[in-house]
Amino acid sequence: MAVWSVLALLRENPEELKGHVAKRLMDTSIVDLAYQLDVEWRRLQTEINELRHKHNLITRSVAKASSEGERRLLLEEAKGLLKVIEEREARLADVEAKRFEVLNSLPNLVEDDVPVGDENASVPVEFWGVPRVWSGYLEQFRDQVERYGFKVEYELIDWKPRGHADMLEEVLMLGDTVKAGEVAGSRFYYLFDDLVWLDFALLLYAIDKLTSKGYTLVLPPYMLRYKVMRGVVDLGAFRDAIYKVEGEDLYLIATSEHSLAALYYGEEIYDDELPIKLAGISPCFRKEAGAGSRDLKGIFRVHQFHKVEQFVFSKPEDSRKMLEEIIGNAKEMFQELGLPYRIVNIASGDLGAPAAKKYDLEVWMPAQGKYREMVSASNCTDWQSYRLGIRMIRRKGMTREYVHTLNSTAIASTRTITAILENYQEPDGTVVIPKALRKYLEPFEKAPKEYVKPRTPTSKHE
RNA sequence: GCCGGGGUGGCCGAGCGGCCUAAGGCGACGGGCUUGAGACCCGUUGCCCCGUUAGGGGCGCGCGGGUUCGAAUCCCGCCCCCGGCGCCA
Repeated sequence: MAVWSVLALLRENPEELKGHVAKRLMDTSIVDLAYQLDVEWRRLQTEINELRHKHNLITRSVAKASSEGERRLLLEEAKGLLKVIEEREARLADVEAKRFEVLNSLPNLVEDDVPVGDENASVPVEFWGVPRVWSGYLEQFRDQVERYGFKVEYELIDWKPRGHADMLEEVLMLGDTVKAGEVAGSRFYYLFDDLVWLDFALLLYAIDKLTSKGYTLVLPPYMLRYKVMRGVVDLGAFRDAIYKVEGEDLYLIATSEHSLAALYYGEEIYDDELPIKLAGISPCFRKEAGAGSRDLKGIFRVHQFHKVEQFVFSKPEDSRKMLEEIIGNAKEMFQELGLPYRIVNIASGDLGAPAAKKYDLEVWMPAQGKYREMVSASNCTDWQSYRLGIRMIRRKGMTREYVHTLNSTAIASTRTITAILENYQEPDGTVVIPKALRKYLEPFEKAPKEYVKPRTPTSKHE
């Protein structure tokens, strides 16, 4: 019998569940509420089952009634019982709806090795690469490294790199967020020529990498029904991230993770078919409603971008290992792209409700003097699979459990472009193209191969 | 979008108001037989509730309502699939 781990803990040890919720800095009273509703739901169900049983016995005897009088008596009894059942059923429906809602607003459990606290409690666990650090940022660079007891070799530069937004619109002249803002709104963009080639080259690179590791390439739906979307994201995400199509029961995906998780909606997977590893490619649509004026310039935080995503359905006992695998794939890619990064173990208070543990890969941004998130890898254990009804059958014993799901960015195009624009910038504004991408540009006559050169401000774009 | 035909357990497939407690088959799992495999035989094979166990009960035939003492079966709405027509990158 498959039981969601959170529900199992709610029944066995609600106080321990409160501990998990508290780690997320959430109000723990929801656990008490969930507990009460679950108990009441079960009690009502037992009561109704007994009433229905009585009713069924009568109903079955109607056809066998020996006389018209006996028959009429039985019908009367059945009708009387129906009234009671109806009343109880109405109460059950009410309790059930509340229970469903409350259970579904419970966050996942938190893994033991997740640091506890708000976002400031997140801890870098690994640094890679030789960041280029402008002398003006040296102090804050050191702080972001040494505070956590790491020593990182760096290249000191005495010129300040231009920010990616300036590179787009003023130096390379290959982006136009002003016009996009006028016709679509802030956080939209037009990209041109070399940056478009770069976008596609990054995607191809990620696809090539993951498929060569055995991931199945998937082009998924870009919209999903409500009942599916609610299985993969929490309420906060619905509010802050998800666009709805007017007049339709359809929601734009914020990442192909959503459609990939839904690939086995309502299905059972035999344990010997696991793990199932997918590489999804899609545009991602995000409202960014909670972002305020953060990262308003440029294309770091936008309403729409392309992403290659890793998604894994895993046996429960393997999911920890799989999280290391998918963040490992991301590391490998950013190493080959030559972008210096750090891996951060995200603190409990900053985890989304679906995730039990999350690693971010943050790339050093020389013009901002900060490490910024490029990749996010989460182990959602059975949170999504419970809501989507995706179970695993163990051949041995034919027992059922919920599968575990994991997801990680491989490459998010626009963000990775911002990292390239800052990290591969020369003092004259030339951007060197990472060697790993060149083979994906080679076949195309007009695609840039080694550099993206600054343009003279005479023509807007050709 | 319109017209017609359909959706039954992991799969195939019967049933078309109460002998449905959903036949039968396949597959899977457990056991027997076997040196092993196959064949063969027996059992199990949806979800939920109560119960320590043994067991008991409820629900379930695409989804949601309705009619009825009783619905896979009748009625309504929706979703999806197949065929035809229309439209279309």
